[in-house]
Amino acid sequence: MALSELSERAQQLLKALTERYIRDGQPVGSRTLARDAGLQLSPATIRNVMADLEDLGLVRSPHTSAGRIPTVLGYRMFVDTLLTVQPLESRVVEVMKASLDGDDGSGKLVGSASELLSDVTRMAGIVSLPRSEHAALQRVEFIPLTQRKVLAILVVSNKEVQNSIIDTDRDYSASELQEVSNYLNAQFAGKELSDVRIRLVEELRETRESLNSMMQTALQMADQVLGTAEQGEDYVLAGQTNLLDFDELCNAGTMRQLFEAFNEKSHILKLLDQCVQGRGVQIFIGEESGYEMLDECSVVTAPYTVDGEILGVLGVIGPTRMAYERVIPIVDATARILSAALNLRK
Amino acid sequence: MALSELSERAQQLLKALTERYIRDGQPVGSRTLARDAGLQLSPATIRNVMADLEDLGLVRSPHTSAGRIPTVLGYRMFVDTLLTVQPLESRVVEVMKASLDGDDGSGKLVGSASELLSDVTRMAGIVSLPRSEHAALQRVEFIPLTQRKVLAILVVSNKEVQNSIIDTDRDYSASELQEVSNYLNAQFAGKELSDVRIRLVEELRETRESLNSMMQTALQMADQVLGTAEQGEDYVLAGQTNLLDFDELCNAGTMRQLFEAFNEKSHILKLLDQCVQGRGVQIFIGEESGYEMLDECSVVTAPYTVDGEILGVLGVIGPTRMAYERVIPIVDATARILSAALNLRK
DNA sequence: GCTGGCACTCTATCACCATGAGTGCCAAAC
DNA sequence: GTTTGGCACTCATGGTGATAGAGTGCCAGC
Repeated sequence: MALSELSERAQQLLKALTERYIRDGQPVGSRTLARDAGLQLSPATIRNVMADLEDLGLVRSPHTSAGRIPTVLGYRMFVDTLLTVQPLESRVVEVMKASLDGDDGSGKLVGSASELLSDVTRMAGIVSLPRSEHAALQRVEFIPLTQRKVLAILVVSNKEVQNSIIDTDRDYSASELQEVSNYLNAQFAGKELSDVRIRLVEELRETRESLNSMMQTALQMADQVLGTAEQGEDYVLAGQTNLLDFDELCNAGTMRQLFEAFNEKSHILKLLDQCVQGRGVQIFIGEESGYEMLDECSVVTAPYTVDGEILGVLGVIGPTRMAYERVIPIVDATARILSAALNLRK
Repeated sequence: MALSELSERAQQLLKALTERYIRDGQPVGSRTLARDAGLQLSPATIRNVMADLEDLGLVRSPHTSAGRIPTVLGYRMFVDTLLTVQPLESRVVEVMKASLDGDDGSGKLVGSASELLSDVTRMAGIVSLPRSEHAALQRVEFIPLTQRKVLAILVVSNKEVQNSIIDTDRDYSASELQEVSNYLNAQFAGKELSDVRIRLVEELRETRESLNSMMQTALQMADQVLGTAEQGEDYVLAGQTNLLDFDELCNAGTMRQLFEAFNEKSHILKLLDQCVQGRGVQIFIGEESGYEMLDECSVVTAPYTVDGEILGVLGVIGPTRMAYERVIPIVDATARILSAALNLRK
C-alpha cells in the first residue's frame, strides 16, 4: 500500500492519534483510540490499522507494549492533509493587534512581534529583521573624523539610521565632504537602495574618464556605505526560556545545542531564508529543517510583506509535539498584523 | 566559640573540605577528610571538629548519614581567608592577551573579553559596556528628517557613534540646524561628556533672558541628546550555555529564572553597579547577591579602568561550587588585560 | 472484513533487603 | 583534656522479585 492511497479510516485514525499524542505526550494505544477517534471500531481492528500505519512509517512504538507515536512523516501527513485549523477568534486577533500598536519605529515593532509570538504560543518567537533593499534612501551625510577616517550616516525610510566608518585614501575637509553629500543627496535621495546601487555603478563607469576626482570618491564612498548597509541580516528572538519548560527538550545536550544555535544565528538565518520562498505558512518538522540542533523541534514560519513585497519572515520554534492547529493560525495572523502595521508606517 | 577565633586546625579542615567538595561535588565525610587534609588525625577527631563547624554555620549535611558541604558562610570564609590563589602562568596570560589583540573598536573588545572569560572558565562571562561619561565629545551633527523630527548624531571619542531622533516644537531648516551644530561644536567639541553636561546647564541659565531663541533650542536639543547618550548602560554576555552543563543548576525553574534574568538585564546591571565600589576582585556567593535567581550561583567580578578611572566591570557567573582559586586570578587578569588594551587604543 | 479472546511482552511501581557511608556519643587511652 | 576506637544508629543507594497494567500480535469465529 502506498502512502497516497491511505484509506479514509486510516487517515482519521492517524489524525486522532496525533492529536491525542500532542495533547498529552503519552504513546497512544488502541483502546484509547477506540474510545477517542469517534469511529465505531474495536481496539483489535484499530490495532490492525495501526500496524499498517507503522509499516508505512507514519507511526512507531517506543517499545513493544507501548502505544504508538507519530513519526516525522506522520506529523508531515498530519499537518499537510489532516489538520483542521480553527481560525482565530476575532477577539484574539484584536488583542494581538493592540499589543503591536503601542510601538513605533520599525525596530521596536519587530521586537514586539517576536514577544507577541512567544507570549501567545508559550514557545520561542522569532522575527527576521526587514530587508532594507526596498527601503528608500532619505539622506547621506559625511562627517570627518581623524586621520583618513570619515563617518558616513545613512538615513533610510525616515526611521532607520545606519552609521559606518570608512577609511579613505586621503584626508577630506568638511567642505569637501559637504559637497560630496550634497551631490549624492541631489542624485539619489528618495530612491530605493537597490536602485541606488545600480545607478551608482552606472555613474561610476560613465564618469571614469571625466577628471572630477571629487565625484569619483563620492561614488566610491557611497558604494562602500551601501555595502555595509545591505548586509545587515539579523533576527530578533523572544521567549527562548519558554523552551526550558518542555521536558522532551531538556536533555542536557539538546537544549544546549539549541541555545548555541540561537547565539550563533547564522544557521537559523539560513533556515529563515528558505522560508522566503513559499508565500504562506511553512512548517519544518524535526529533522526536516536539516539542522541537527533542531531535530527535536518544529519551526512554523510565515513571511511578512509591505506592498506585496516580502520583507522578512517570522515564526515560532517549539517541540515537534506542538499544537499545530493553534500555532499555524497564530503565526499566520501575526504575519498579517505585522505587515499591516508596517504598511501603515510606511 | 566565635567565628573569629577559629582554631588553626578547624580552618585547615574547612579549607580541605571546601576544596574537596568543589573538586567532586559530593558531600565530604570524616574518613575522606582524615586521608585528605594532611593532618594526622583520626576520623573521630575530625567528626568533633566538623560538629563545631556545623554549629558555627560554616558547613551542613544534606542528611544524617551524608558528609558535610560548605554553607554560604563557609564559602565566604574560604574565599576570604583560606584560599590560596595560584597566580596564572605567564604563558596563559600571553594567550589571553593574544585573544584580545585581534580586535579594534571598543565594542568588539568588550565582546571578546566576555568570550575570553567564558571560554577560559567554562562558565558565563559578562562585561559591562564602558561608561561614556568620561569620553570626549568629538562632534554633534543635526540632520532634518520630516515633520518636526531631527536626527542628532553624537560622535564620541573617535569610535562610538550614537544616534537619536528628537522631536522639536517646530520645523527647522537644514541651515538653521547647521548653525546650531556649528555653535555646539565650537563650544563643546573635545570636552568630556560630563563636563559638557555641566556647562550646558550653566549656559542655559545664563542665556535664558537673552533673546536668541535659536541658541536656546540648540542647548535644549543638546541636553536631550546627551540624556539619551549617557543612559546607555548595558552589558555583553557570553557562554550562557556553559551553565547548562552544571547539573546543580539544571532544576527546571532555576535555569529558567537565570536565563530570564540575563534577558531582563536590569537586575544584573544593578548587581554589576555594586561592584564598581571595591577596587579589586569582588565575589558574591549564592544569596549574598540579594537576587533570588542567583541563589545557586556565585559571581566573581573586577572593575576595568583607563587612566585609573573605572570604566566598567567584568566577571564570571557560575555555580556556587566553582573553582574560586582558578576563577579569581582569571577575572583579575582579564580586567588588567582589557584595561591595558583600552589604554592603548585611547 | 471485523471482532473477541488469548498469550505474550514490556514498563512502572512498590516493598524489601543488604550494603555502605557517615554520624554522634561514650568510655578508655595517651 | 585531647585524641581515639568502638558501637549503635540513620539514611541514601542499588538490586531483586512480585505485581499490575497497558498494549501488542495473532488466530479463530462471526
